[in-house]
Amino acid sequence: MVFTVYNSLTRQKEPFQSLQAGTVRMYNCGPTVYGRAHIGNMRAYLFADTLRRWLEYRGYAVQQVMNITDVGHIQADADEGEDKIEAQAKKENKDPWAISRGWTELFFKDLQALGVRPAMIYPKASDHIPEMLEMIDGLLAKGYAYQVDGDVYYEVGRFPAYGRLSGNKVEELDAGARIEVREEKRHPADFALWKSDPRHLMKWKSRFGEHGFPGWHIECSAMSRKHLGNRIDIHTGGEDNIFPHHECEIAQTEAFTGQPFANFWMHCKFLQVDGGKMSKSLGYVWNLDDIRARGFDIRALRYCLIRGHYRAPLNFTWEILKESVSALSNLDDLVVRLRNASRGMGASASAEDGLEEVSDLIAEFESGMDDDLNTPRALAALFQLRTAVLEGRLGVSAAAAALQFVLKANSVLGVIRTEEANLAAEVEALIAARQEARKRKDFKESDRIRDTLLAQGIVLEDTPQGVVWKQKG
RNA sequence: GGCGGCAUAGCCAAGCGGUAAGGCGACGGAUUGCAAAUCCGUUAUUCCCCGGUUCGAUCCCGGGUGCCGCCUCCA
Repeated sequence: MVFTVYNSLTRQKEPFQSLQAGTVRMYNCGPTVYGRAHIGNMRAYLFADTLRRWLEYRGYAVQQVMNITDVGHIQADADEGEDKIEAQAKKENKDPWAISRGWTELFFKDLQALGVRPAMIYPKASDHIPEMLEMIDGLLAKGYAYQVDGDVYYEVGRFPAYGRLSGNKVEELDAGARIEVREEKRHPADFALWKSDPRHLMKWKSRFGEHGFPGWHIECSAMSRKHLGNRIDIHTGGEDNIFPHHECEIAQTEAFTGQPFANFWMHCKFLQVDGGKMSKSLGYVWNLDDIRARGFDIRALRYCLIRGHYRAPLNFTWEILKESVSALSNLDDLVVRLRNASRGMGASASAEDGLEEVSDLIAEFESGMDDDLNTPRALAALFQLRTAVLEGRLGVSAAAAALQFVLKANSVLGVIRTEEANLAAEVEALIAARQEARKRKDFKESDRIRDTLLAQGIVLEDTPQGVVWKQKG
């Protein structure tokens, strides 16, 4: 099987191939740290995490880089010379550096809570000003950029491929009424590489002046180049990054290096809430604490976010999150069942039974993931595996093989509770006591024990083969 | 105005030319001391609407409608 991915650049699915055999160099667009990341942002980071995990499952060593944008960008009313981080700093009456530091820490905590594996490095824009200036100098020298007083702009017209990723045409962009025409620009679509403004709080000295700061797009070009080299395999981001951000990155990097930048561009669609856009004014912008405040495990959110394909819009409601809890606990249960069956309990009489079915389902899981990370298909294969154990179609060998597989599959999905709880001794004693009580028809006592265990999160199940226990939720 | 995506059961969500996966929920029955879990059965004659191509369309083409994204910071 070949891992096939949808490449935004070519608008079609292509077999994935890395530049260097066995290694994947991947850059993920990360957060701008001026506020709390919400569950929509999480979808994008989880998508990158799933991609990384699947590549690892397929045997690649993945060099993953995710940027932290701590410099901030100019807001719509650029006349103010203010960016989002500075605006937040003024609002909170704090130092902008403290703002970005605080949100960065929270960002990492949120990722950890979601079970996202850490990237190799999380470069900060503010640590890469020299690298950005180096590229800006190079672009000026090659004639792709021009200077107007203390500002430097990228001249879009000099890069013929500009618009290839987004499908936008420079002439059409011109027609769009929403681009603010700035007199000093040669073309309205030209974008800033460097800006000068003494009022800016986060500023650096350069040959363009005492008080300057970088444009938004240049940081990713500079940081991916520094940490992954001139050419990379995959670049990811949310669908909103396609234009202008990624379009501009391509223009900058390729003009500077003279080489193709990323071979594969992958973008995930937005998460919707109640079937509509996540809207701050409607109060629909949830973060991890909101999920917790409603009594949900973050694990359930992770399930909720991978239950749909990354390239289709996904809807979020509290009802759906509740459904996710049930579905996920059945996946947890799958592991318990397989573990029991692999030890003979509930297994089919013949040890070899079900081996073929298990290998078919493994193939189904893998071909789903190979098909542009089709997590819903992969999940469906797992649920079918559950039906197979419950219906007693798996023998001891098949159950053991299936268990191994589910553990491996979970190294990609990262949602299932797979560890075996180790309070077995006490539980076994209580279960035995309950069985004694049931034998005596002392149901008051047996129910009391059952309730006691339930209060500890242990659910008992009376089966013809005996009593099975498992952890709840 | 330009560019792109999505529309499948009560709620989610795969499939994308050969006659509708999977999950959650619901209902009926079995099992149980009672539960839970589990088992059996039922839950879309049909895939937003209208045309067209085809032996055949949820899947292709044309036209609508609705929602989402980008063109301005945004996952």
